[in-house]
Amino acid sequence: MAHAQLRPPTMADVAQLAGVSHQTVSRVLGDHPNVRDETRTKVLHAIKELGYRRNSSARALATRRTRTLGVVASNTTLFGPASTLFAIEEAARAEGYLVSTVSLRKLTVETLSEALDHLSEGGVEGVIAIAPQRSAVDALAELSSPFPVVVVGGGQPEGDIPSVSVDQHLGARLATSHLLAAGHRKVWHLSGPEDWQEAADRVVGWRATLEESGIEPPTLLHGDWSPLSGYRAGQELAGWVGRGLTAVFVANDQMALGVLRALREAGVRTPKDVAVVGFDDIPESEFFAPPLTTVRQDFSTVGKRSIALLLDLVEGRALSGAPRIAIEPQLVVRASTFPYAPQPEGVLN
Amino acid sequence: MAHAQLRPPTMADVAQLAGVSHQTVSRVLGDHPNVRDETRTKVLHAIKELGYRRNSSARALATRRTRTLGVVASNTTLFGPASTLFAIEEAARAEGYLVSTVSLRKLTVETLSEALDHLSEGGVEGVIAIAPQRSAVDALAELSSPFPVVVVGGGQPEGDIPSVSVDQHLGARLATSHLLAAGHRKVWHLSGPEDWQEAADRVVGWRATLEESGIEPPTLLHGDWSPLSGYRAGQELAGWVGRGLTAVFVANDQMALGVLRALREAGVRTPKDVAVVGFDDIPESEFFAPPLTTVRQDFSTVGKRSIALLLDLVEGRALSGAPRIAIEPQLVVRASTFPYAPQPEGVLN
DNA sequence: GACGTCATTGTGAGCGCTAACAATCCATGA
DNA sequence: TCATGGATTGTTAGCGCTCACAATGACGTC
Repeated sequence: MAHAQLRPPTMADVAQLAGVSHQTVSRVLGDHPNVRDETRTKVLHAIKELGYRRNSSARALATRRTRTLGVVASNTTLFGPASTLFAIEEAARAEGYLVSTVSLRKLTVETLSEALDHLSEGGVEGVIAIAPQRSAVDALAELSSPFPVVVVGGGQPEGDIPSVSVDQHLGARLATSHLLAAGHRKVWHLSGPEDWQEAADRVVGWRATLEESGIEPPTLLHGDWSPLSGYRAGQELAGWVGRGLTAVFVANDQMALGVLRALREAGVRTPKDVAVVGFDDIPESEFFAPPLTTVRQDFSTVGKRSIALLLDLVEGRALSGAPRIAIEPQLVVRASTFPYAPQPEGVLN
Repeated sequence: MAHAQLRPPTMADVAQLAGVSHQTVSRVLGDHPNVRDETRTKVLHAIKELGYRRNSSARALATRRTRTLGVVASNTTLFGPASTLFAIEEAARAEGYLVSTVSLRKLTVETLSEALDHLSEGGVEGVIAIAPQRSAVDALAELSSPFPVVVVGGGQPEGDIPSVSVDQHLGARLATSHLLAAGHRKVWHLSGPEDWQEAADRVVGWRATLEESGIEPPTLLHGDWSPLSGYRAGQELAGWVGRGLTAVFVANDQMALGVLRALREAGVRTPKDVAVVGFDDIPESEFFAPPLTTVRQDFSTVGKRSIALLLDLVEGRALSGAPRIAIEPQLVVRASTFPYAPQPEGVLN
């Protein structure tokens, strides 16, 4: 039974009640060997009796370890960042670390710098920055911090920042060659914002795949990831149907949703008239009209690998150079690229 | 220019370099009055020179304040929880607090208890639990913790836990009476999991609205929030078309997406044959086929209010009883309930 | 029976900061 | 001129914990 007290009990209180020294209490809590069972039991009893909890600040001060990691992210309501965040926290917790998050509306040098400051004030031992914009990665490179920083989701960045990301180039290849293999002569591309490294990498992969097949890449369209921007681009794309447009690779699923709607409203049938491929595999994609062929990014692996990498850095394990970890994406084929509609099955994550 | 050192510089180092006592350094950092400008300048110079950063653990130990709050959540990749989380972090940061998050796959007494322990080890001063399941709220009620806990998103819970949530009852009323006002004789309801307080509250609101109009509520269907479960329920609902079913109120947008698809596949037209209303207003709803009429929950306000409430508790401000804060939802009318399709406009958040 | 060895427990000194109080300086007015 | 008091700065004592080392006790060996 916990006793109500003004001051929470300290290790010394426990020690006194158990009739041992505070150091012995510390040993019991730290699972040290060389503590007699009888003593351990006495101490544990006293701990329970007082409702004692170790003071984390004192512990951190003495050990110089806070066991806290930081994450800086933006667009955390989007599926990708949210999934990554989730995996990061889960992996960190499994290693006994706490994760403090700063969610930014915009990633600029100023906001990033403030975020790192804020996390630093909180005593984090390392930070993962979910920074898909190239500008953010650049900003990070010039900001020096007293702890290690790992960049996630910034495609394959230049510079020497340790990073973890999905191989966007490969993803774009999968999407594009899938359409080519289905018999399309040309593949249009609706890209994300130019500043996003992922968007740029997907453009490169798309273009390379076409050129390797001796196909001249058609005009590139840009959106801002939102369904609305996809809708607008879709209206434009609809105008080219009948003039060679039969296949579109859209840089994310949300924009693909907008494209599908625009095409439908223009009387263009998917996939009969125009095939559409998305990117991300958000849980909804399977239920679009028609269900969307897309490229799945394994955000969970991204999260786990980035924590593993950050902990290598934090705990000072030897690493060769600035590690770059690339995760392979996967093509998921659904009805938006074939003229038949498979039934959905299985449970969504 | 920061000097590389083995040990990060301490306040004493700064004091020595500036030729003052460490206490004066502390005063400068703490923005105390009664420090001569000249002294302040000297100290600030020394701080910059050494690249000094205050040690948060030592500070926390001395002040007995960690300025860290915790959040326990589940389903953080869903729009609702993710939005709430974002608003919480932003509001907390504005007040100078750091936020540590624990994302759970399932909210049970065990996982919740472990999460609170983990956060407690991290020294949080208070916790917000995003706990939409009734069982989670109950678990929270029986778990005693050494810090204040605020529940978010659990509908209007019983018991005396401080809580913040959207008025689900009102939301369900808005949806249901909108359909009745449009001339429907009866309104079906696809609910969420029975264990979710929000789902239960929506059922109550739906049923009350019908009964007040002297309408006998039809059979209630249950899903699990996923598009897939909506799809399956939609197949069942399609079977009742022609037997009185003309309007469905679906408890979230994702399931509504599945319903729309099932209806479409069954040759049922929306909204001509069957009108559909969702709940949440996720960014994609506007681009469903057809665009979805839904009930918008202001998660941002939920986040802000919950931080304000938690800080009242943490900082010991007087509060009457166990505060219950209810936020009003809003109906957003789109094409799924009217036989015409307005163009999308404006920028999505 | 003295001694070395191992297991177990205790002691003392910080970790780097803030709070409370003490000391100093300087201008003011009697 | 000297007391008076506000502004400024310094001194000391913790905050609650872990680390390094010292002390104790039990046991077996020669």
